[in-house]
Amino acid sequence: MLLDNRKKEVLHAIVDDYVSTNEPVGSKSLIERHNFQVSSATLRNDMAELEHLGLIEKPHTSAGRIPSDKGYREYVNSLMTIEELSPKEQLEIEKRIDSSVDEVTDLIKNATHTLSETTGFVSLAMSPRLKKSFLKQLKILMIEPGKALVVMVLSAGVVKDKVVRIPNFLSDEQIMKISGAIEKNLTGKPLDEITLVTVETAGKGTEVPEPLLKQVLYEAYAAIKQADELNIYLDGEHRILELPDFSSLGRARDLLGTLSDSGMVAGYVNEMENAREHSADDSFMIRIGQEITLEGLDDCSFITATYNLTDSVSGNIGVIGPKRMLYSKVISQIDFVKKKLNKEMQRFT
Amino acid sequence: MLLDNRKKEVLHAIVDDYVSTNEPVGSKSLIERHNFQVSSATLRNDMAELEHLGLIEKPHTSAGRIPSDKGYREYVNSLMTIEELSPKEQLEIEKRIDSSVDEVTDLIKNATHTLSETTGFVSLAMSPRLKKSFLKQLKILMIEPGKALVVMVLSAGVVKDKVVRIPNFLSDEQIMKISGAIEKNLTGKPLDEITLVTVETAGKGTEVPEPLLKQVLYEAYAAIKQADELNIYLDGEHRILELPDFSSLGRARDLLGTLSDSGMVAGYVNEMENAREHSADDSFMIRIGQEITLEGLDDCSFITATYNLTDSVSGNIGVIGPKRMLYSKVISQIDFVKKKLNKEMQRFT
DNA sequence: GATTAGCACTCTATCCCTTCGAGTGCCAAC
DNA sequence: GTTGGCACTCGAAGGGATAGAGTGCTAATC
Repeated sequence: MLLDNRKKEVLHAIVDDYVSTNEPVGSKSLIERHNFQVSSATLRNDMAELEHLGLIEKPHTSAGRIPSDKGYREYVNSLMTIEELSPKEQLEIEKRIDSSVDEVTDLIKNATHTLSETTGFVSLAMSPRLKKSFLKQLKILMIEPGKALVVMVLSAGVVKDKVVRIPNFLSDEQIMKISGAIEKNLTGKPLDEITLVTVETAGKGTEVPEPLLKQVLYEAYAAIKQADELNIYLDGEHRILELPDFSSLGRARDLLGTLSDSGMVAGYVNEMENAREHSADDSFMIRIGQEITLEGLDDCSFITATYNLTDSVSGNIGVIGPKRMLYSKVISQIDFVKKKLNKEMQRFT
Repeated sequence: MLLDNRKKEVLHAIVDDYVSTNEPVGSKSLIERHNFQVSSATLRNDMAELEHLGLIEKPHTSAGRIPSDKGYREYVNSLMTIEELSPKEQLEIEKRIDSSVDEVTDLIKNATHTLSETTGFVSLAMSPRLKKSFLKQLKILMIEPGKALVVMVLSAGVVKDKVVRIPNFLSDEQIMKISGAIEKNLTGKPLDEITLVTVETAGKGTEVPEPLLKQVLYEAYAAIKQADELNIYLDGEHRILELPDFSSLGRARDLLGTLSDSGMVAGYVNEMENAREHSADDSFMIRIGQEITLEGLDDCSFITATYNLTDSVSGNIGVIGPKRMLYSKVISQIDFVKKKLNKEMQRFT
């Protein structure tokens, strides 16, 4: 974007003022609040130019200007400077992310909740993408005739299990044989390389009658596939109603309606994540306003960072807030939570 | 409540009309809509009387009447007649509560979601109160040095587990010994009779050095206690914004804010449940308006029913909606969902 | 060519006023 | 106990009028 320095400053100032006041910014108040060494008429010319470039817009003829999606984008890409959190803010976050939990899932929920409280927006996290982690243990425990529990320990330090139905007639011993065979042959394999065929092959050689064996193997396969399913954790949805940006009820309703379909949101995060992998920029994903293809999020920005459970196993954590947000602050809050999360996760791997 | 027949009819009509129109009901429109064989002036006298009794009230001097909390209460207790759901509605619910799930938890979430979709309100369910169910199996699986998984099978057909930390030096064999001892001594005991002391006693006699043994026993105890912790499932919170009763944003915000603290809501349901156990009425709990002690629910009614996983293990399922609701319909919807849930649960026990 | 002062114009938000209508309470009559 | 009649009340809706913040444009100035 070809902008001379003053125009950059003007855009910067407009974004800052609009974010903090929630009122369209006029040329006069811009002069009052900032140390521009020119007159308001000059700024008006600059603003007309910025509007022509599509960076700012007028709600109506005689109002001040507000940043457009493109304006926020320019601000985020080129103008803003990330500010570090104060030690006090850092401490607050560290304190809230309770490190005494026993399971990764709880840690993630914890971080998500903290992020919502810290930013005042809706926060969300995706569970780790486990498809690159590999099986370390797999046990099938007989619960009662016809019912068993498949317990899997994954390389990322995660334990998953699933109750499955098995044929009634199977003995404890037979189950242990099957379980042992699967474990022996599949240990060390990344989850995304395990298919029904792999599992069936692994189960061969156990002296269990064919149809019974096949059903157990299928259930084991289903359990493994379930283990790498993605979950999404949302938190602080109610905070939307605290934001003046969503005081119109209609907008709040649309947004909450969309968020209530967590599967859809998860799908969108995945899409974003895949798009990111191909480009080589840093680990933040930022979508502003209409850039977001989910319904009802036109007035939102969607910012996520990538956390890592291990080198190859990662997930996302971030916020959905109004596009009129303090980007520099929010980004560093997410970044700090992410770092803390990464640190705490080391305990599990 | 001493009311002559016509006054009962008037109150009934006011509730019906107000529920369906969301407008204060005047004496004239009451005449128009119902077949009262008296004049509007007579109804005005009756209404003045009902107001004097605190059953209806005026939003302001020259408006019609709306039912008060007490009025709704009288309506629910004595006036309304429960209507059965139509076969079509029943079928719709039966279809939605997917019976192919493998875990009780999923079944409950499923029913909760269905209830929210059916009623259009916020729905909620409590997990089964497992403290009366007893231990059928308990296994401690070594995951890696220092980490184990406690798997418990309960009499109600529920499987619970918890990752716990154990001393690094313990061998597989030692763990199995401890696990076996606990299982042998505690099988058949209701969860609420298991204390740290019981577990420690159960673990005696295993040839494992004292401090190590003690830590494992403590962790096993913690796992058992976690197994009978109550969970709450909320669904459809966003539907609140669809209701005209909460179009004022402030009210919606308060309500959603309260609901976001699911622990508090769970505590309240528990309180209600305990109060119910002492009185001997039927299985519905209905709280209207100010009867609800949770903040921000003054304009709501809270209705729950009790489902049963086994004779002694039960939980709650119900809705939170505006107190201006079609009670007879909503109650039969909850009732039907509850029955369907009970039926499906038999598969698990 | 960039900057500035000045000015006419535009649009919204707010306040005030009026009107309308539904509803009430009360009284006197039935 | 019931009814018709009537004065009264209050909120909702609509219609100016006004104030204020902001704009674009022009002509003068640096």
